[in-house]
Amino acid sequence: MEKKSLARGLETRIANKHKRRDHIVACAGKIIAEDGLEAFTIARLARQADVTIPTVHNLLGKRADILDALVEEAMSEVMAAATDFDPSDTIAAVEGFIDGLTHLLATNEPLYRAAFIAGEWTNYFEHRSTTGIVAQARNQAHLICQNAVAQGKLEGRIDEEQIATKLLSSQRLARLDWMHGYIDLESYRIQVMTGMLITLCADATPDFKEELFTKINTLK
Amino acid sequence: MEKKSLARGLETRIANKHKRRDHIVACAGKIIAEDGLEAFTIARLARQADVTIPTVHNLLGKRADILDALVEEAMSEVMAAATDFDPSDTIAAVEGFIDGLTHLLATNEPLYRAAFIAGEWTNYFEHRSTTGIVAQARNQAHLICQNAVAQGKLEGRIDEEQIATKLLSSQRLARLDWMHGYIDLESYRIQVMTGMLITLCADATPDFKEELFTKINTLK
DNA sequence: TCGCAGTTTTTATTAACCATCAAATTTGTA
DNA sequence: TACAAATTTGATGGTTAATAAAAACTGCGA
Repeated sequence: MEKKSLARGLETRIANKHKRRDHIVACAGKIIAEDGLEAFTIARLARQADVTIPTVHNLLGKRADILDALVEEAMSEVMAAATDFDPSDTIAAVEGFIDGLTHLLATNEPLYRAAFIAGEWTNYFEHRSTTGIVAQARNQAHLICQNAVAQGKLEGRIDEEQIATKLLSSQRLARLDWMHGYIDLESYRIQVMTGMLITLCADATPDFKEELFTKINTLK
Repeated sequence: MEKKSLARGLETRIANKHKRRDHIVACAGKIIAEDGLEAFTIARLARQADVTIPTVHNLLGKRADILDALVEEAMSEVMAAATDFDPSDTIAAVEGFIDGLTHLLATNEPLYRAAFIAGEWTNYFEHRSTTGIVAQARNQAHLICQNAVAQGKLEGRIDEEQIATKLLSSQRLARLDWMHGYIDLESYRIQVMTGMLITLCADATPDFKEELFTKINTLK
């Protein structure tokens, strides 16, 4: 009954179309990962994917649309990996967040670097929307802060909102450095960790502060 | 004696050449400030400056060279404005730094925005060299930290190097947000200030911490 | 297996871009 | 004014993104 009114063969065609589309997006990631965004031209993409230029446009649209597709795909994985932690133990949460993230990035570092580069180019991370990866990350940071305050780890003298923002900032800036190739993945991890822990120090109660210092010193 | 061997009229010609060159660079800033880096094409620049395309290339070289010139010029002013403060009074130094900077930016906000955009594009801020604006800024941050430690304002439990780096980071990230147009100049000022003061909190002695909190609360 | 409707690919083409060169023009000076 | 040298420019070449219309192919029903 569900197929009756579909044009003949449409269903199969759509499935095939998606397969070809995904293949082209994968090729796009490969090119950017290998030779940078400058090298990513439609002609080269077509060559790599073994189709012609109009086919690329037909399946994926404009150049910017192709980058969007690449970013969207990678970021859905990133979002999943970076939200897999328990926010109740503050220090463990910070560590879990960054470990989950770097573990994913390590599975295909060039590809993810490419996706982040493309994302910066398309302004993917700067949307001030209430949805998307940025908002998601902000919620995560909030959650960690709220738990810390509730457990008496933070004194609450600094606006909890500001702490959360600064937690994110540590991540954001280190990510840019990694993306640009100035630091490797391990340095990225350490930079994010120390940045976040130092931020927490600013409002930590004495006991928690000791805990933070201890942790920071293991990261040198 | 100094003119004898110069070709006839060379001196005047060189001066004129510089004038025309500067005019074209100014036009480049105008275009980017108004319509973004995408809109900055050689053809449009030539039209705006009322010359032809080969003239632009003749006076300034390639597209990237033009951006370099724009960045170089703006950043020498930025550097001068952002180093005009007394590092001995920590809080006043932070305020003096950001006030000097934002005051300059306010004199021609679109132009400086354009220059920063171009600078990001040419990787001007990411050179890991020991000269240039980044190194200069790092020295400034160090100086402030060293003075604070010497005056017993910081406890010294966190590596002074790391504090300095995080002071810079606050500035860097807020600047990106301003550059992208997500926050205005006043928000930029506040964001940098609070970011830096919170960073100092992490390692502040109790008395100094009170001072910092007082200052932070005036910035809401 | 075959024919066909509709999808997909492609050849051909347009328009925009950066960049360069040799020829023509302009400039500042004596 | 006339000159030598610097400067500007018209013409051109080599990329690139993107599209339209024609050709080729695909998957299904008979």
